[in-house]
Amino acid sequence: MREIVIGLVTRALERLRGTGDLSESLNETFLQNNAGFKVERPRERTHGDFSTNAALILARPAGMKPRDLAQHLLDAMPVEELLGVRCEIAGPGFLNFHIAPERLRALIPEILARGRAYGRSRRGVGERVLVEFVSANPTGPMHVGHGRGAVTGDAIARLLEAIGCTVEREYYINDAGAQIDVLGRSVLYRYQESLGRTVVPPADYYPGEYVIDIARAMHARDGERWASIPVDIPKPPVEVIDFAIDWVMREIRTDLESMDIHFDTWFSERTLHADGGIQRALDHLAANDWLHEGVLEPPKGREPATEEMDGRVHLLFRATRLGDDSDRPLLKADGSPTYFAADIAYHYDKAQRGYTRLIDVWGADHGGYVKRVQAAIEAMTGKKDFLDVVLTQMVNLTQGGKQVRMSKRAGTFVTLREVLDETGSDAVRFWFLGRSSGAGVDFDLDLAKSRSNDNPVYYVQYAHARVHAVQVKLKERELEDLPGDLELLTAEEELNLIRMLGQYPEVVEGAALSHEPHRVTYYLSELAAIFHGYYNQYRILEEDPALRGARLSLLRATGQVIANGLNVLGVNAPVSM
RNA sequence: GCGCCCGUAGCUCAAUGGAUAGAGCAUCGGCCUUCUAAGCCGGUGGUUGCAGGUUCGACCCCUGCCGGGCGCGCCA
Repeated sequence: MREIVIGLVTRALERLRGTGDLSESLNETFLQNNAGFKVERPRERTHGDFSTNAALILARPAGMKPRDLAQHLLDAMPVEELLGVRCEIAGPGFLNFHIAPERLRALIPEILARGRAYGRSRRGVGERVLVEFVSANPTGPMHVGHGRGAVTGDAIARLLEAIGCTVEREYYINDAGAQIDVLGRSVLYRYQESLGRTVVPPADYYPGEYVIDIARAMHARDGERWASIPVDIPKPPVEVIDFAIDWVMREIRTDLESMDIHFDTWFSERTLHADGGIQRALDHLAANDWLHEGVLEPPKGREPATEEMDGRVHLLFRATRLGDDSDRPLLKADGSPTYFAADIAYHYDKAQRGYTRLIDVWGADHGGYVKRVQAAIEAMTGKKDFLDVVLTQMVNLTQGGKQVRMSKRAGTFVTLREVLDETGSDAVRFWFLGRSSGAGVDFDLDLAKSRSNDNPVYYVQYAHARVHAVQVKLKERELEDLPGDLELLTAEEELNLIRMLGQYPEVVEGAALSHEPHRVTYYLSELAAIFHGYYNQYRILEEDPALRGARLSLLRATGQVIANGLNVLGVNAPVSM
């Protein structure tokens, strides 16, 4: 719908240009930034369905007063295409467009004809996007924070698919590094403990219950094979480590699948170490003078800069050239690559796979890491803004109004699994997507599992269920299901509902392009509210078949849009509740 | 000290540089013999943290403060 208006304004501008009514400077402006005008949805209903600021933007270069230019534009609009569109000058020089009821009503058959494809577009055709998300370390079960990253990444992927992008979902498994050895020692410790021994725990180990489960399972497989190796061994046996990683990853995969999240690729960090990927990436950087050796300044202002600031010489990446705060070390003291070095190699690998765009979804606690990775990608590819990093803020769990503390150490660790069992995937998804990713989420366990008015998930799902309940009723009463006469949809509530349905494609496109799924959540809540209001005031199953048919069509179109919107968020659209 | 995110109604949050800043919750008051009340209607509630700047126009962009969160070499 918006395209219609954009077309009108563009056509009018072109005509004005052609007739030479406007100064040269306007022509230049027009050519330079494609006029730069916007067509937007005014907040105020009386300002029409669409509004453009073209006359305001172009008044100065045209050497005219905004309202005068607006009048010129209005006069230059192609009358034949104005059918069903009323255009007027308002305020300081806005052009407001009012879509006539008959043109609004035409949306209903369009939505019904397009069905599940309504709201999808081809805007992103040709784009190949890789969305990397979750990537929770394979050292323990996922917690709710991972859950937020999971639904955010998946929703972004679904949105991009909806606008025609080719999308792949990828999970980066951090199966290398010191933490993995800690996991191995933790399992060995619990394993030997389960053999009835008194074992001194290793200096650092994961305290969670799940480690005991892994140990038991390993005992079932291996018997007493690992009974006598020291639990504080620096490098635990690879068989132990692999067993533990597989166990944890299986749990993670199960949790993700229960939220209907599926990855195309599970990328192992280890492979980068094993097949020389890290070395290749570093060589590539070195060849373009992005590496140097140097001593790092200790960070300023941190409390007593002490001990291990040894001032040794590091191999460094020149991140400061691209806006980072300091150059970043690539090798640890023992000569092994840092996590960052592996991540450089990982993103180098991604960059070479032919994507047009990379998206990473990270927890906000990794925010300080964004600049250096973006710098590395720019250094390797020459492309700025090739990677967009979406940071998701913390999730606060509350129950009975009190905060549920999450702490690995204290053992009050609430896993994603527990929350999913309590509330279900739909509640988790809708709730986590109900805020912009930059805002924290308070997840109220009681509310999320309640079947009450206050639960936003049910509010939208109920609207969808209502649509189907009416159709069930239609059959029960054995009423004729005729097309009806859409001309009878004249009530302001009906036209407003149609207007709302018409906005859906724009919402999807905006959410997809900005990587902001919460826009869809808000839209759906608003659509549901308008629908509930309409439903409460008007009867669908009227005696008059013409009116009944028309309202049924509107009802079905509404149900279709709600279903499509929920689907793009990965939330079910139940037909009864 | 530096970097990133944030500061909007009592609370939790929306608002692509546009016109009179919106929802939900809370609170107060109404609506079920009707297609599901898991719903609807109405009231109360704002100097968008502060001060400047950019422009026809700023919650949004820029600068400086104030307040909160996250992070800050050889953890991942």
